Amino acid sequence: MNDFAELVYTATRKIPEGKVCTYGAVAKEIGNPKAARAVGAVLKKNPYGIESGCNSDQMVPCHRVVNMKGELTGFFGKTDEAAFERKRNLLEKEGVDFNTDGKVSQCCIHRKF
DNA sequence: CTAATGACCATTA
DNA sequence: ATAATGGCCATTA
Repeated sequence: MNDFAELVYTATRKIPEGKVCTYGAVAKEIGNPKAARAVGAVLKKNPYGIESGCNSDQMVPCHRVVNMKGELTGFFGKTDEAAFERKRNLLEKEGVDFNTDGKVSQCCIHRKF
């Protein structure tokens, strides 16, 4: 575990339920506005996934992080349809609004912390 | 150590 | 409006 990853996890944990956030916003929050890509790399390897225990303090809601288009890009290192579906279900359950094209409604994207 | 990769983003065509 | 290009950063090979 390095400092950068720790920052990413900390920032991601701040995302409120029923909202989502972009990789870029997280990057900006941790002080590296250009590191959106690196943020994705960290979350991809996220050891504190929601499937590892939703009640844990160190849990990181990486499913609440999407790209700027509102797409779900990936879930637990998987980019297949099944993963997207699972992720989408989770978000809907938390109250996130989805468009007909399967993307997150822009209104639900939390850009500021 | 260097080179390639990716759950991104902003800028052009 | 969509499609392609370049840059960015940390991780991984």
